[in-house]
Amino acid sequence: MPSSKKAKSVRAATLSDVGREAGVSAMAASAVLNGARTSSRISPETRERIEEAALRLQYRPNAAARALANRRMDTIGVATVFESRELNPYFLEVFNGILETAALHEQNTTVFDWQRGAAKLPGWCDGRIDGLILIAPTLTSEAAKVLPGHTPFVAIHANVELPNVVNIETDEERGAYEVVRFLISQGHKRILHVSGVAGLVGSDRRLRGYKRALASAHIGLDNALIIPAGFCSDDGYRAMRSWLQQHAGELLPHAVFCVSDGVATGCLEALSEVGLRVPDDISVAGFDDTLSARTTLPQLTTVRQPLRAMGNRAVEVLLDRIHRQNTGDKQLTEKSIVFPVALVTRASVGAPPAIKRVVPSRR
Amino acid sequence: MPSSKKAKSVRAATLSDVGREAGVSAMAASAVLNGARTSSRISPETRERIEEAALRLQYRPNAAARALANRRMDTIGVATVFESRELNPYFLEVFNGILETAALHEQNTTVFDWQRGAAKLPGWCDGRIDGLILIAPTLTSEAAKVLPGHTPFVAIHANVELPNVVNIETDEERGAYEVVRFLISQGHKRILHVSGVAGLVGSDRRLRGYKRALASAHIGLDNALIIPAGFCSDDGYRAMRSWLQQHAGELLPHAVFCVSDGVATGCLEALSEVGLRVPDDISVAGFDDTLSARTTLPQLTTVRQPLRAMGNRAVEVLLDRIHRQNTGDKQLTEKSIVFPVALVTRASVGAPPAIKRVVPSRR
DNA sequence: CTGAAAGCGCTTACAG
DNA sequence: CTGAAAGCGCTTACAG
Repeated sequence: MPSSKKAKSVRAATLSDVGREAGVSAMAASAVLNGARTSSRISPETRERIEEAALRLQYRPNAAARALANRRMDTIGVATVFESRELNPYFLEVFNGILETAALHEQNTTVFDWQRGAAKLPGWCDGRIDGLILIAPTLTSEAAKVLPGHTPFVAIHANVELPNVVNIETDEERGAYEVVRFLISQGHKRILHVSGVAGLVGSDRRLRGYKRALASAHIGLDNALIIPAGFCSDDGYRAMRSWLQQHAGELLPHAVFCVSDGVATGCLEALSEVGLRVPDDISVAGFDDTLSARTTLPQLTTVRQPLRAMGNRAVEVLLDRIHRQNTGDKQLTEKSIVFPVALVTRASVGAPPAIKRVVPSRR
Repeated sequence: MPSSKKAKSVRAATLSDVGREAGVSAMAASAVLNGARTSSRISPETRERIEEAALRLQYRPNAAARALANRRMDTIGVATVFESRELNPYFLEVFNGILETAALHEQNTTVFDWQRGAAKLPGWCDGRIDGLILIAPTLTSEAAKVLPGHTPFVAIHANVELPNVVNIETDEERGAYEVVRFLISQGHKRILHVSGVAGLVGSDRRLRGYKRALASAHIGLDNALIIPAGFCSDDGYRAMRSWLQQHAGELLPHAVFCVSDGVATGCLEALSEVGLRVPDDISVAGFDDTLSARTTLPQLTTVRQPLRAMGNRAVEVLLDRIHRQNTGDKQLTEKSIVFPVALVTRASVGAPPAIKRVVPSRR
């Protein structure tokens, strides 16, 4: 038996096939099956015949051909650093919002892992996506200038101002202010702040909120109570542990305000290691309200950002920009959209204990 | 000033543009810039001229045109139920592996949220993707039959056998067996199992491993110690709490083996609520080793699945299938690929306490 | 109301 | 070693 090299694979039906089957032209089929405004021009009978033929042949419009003709892929890109040192539940929630709204508008969503700076970014803007959402990019202003001009961008939590890019962000300073005010309202005065990477907008704003809250309650700022760390639980663990070691015998803070839930998780671990109980001996608060804020024990008092809604909005804004670009109206209506945050109180914050000193750490 | 309706947008350079700039034909440019095997046919000088021209014009191949000509999108799809009741860190790790390998092969990755059964699936197979990875699909055998025949599929942790679909899974029974054997080796005998949804392959296999481990240690099976729950932390919390309420005054189990880390997290919460300490009063083990296994306190003893590697492999297998399909060789070489699992011991498991009874719950 | 033509930007045979 | 032609499947003007 001769093996035919060209195995006649079941070719998908095209508009011509449908047209032939229905006894009309391919354009008529196009108008009925894919056309938006021109579809009214086909008579009801013809229309029905075409629809039946399409059904019979299982016609599906070919995405590539349509994209080529329309100069539009109906696809948005999402770029993020997918894993720095920890998998990032923050992404999960933002992305969920993005997918939701994209599906609503019948847009595909393709994801890029943006591990090494902006280098690969221009390559993604070759027509395979109509626009790009940058999730929490940490770009230098320098790198931002390299963003291709023909592709619309939207950023979420960008750390620098990007020219011609809408940034969707949250009022982090207010969030930090409120959670620290809450700690103060519970009677805490000596409040340690485990901070993020200095220079990043996220860290700086949260630090500012912390300082403003102390000032508003007339609590003097003690720089020794601010320790730079990072955003991961490791960072929190290490920062807390070494602080405890270095301050053995001294007064324990009443509470710890951590720059992120991940950091707070690490703090809890370090505190538990030296036998300190949360919130009985010391209170802990986080920021972000990610998954881990609810899997710690006690669960974390933290600041919630409407990440899903921000994802929704990012898509809306991006699609709007894509549409405007096509109509030649490239003007940016707004540079930044700020979402509110909300204090979430859970069991990790209690009343301050009587005087408590740092016990020498076990190792 | 007359507003020109057709704003002359900066059209991206095409192969013709590059060809003209370099004084050659578009095909020559194609051969040099995009061609794989035919590129050798161009003389070095011409090649250089073309490459310079491309650089000067910032030429980028148009993805849609290429896809149309090649009948290949260079894009793989990933479908999953993105959020059932909890955001799913399991996805994060699998997806990371998928992105990694896809990028390696210069494939795009587009994500579909598969909320409502298989209904929308055929629509995604219209040429916009070359193949599809189903992550943890819960399909009926019935629905599986509707999978379009022209698109290659790969599943990860599928719950039913899908015709003509490779399934990438783990040896969950062995994982459960090993973690329960470990509990036994630590001296635990009365081991509660908080199980998942009955009938799902994942639950059933883990339950089977639990039973087999007990049997192998000659511990009689007590069906009262198996409680059906689900996979979320809520499920675990509720299951554990009501068990404690219903068995107030009775013997406390030595240990709890939970069907997932999420469930284990909920258990920890319920146990802590009634003042039971883990692992001093009771030990707890999970399954999956997701993010939350490390954010609980104490951290969870659990079973690790190589999710990232499974994501890597899923892409490899899918690309292979896509390639084979194009060459007409559609035969499935293997139906299932089973990855090993590994016991991960952490602080949530200790030695069993002296006799301990369930105290009446607080409410 | 309907169809023939041209074009989107790329490839793959086929000639030279 | 290089180019003219035809085609991938769809659209959008343009004729009738």
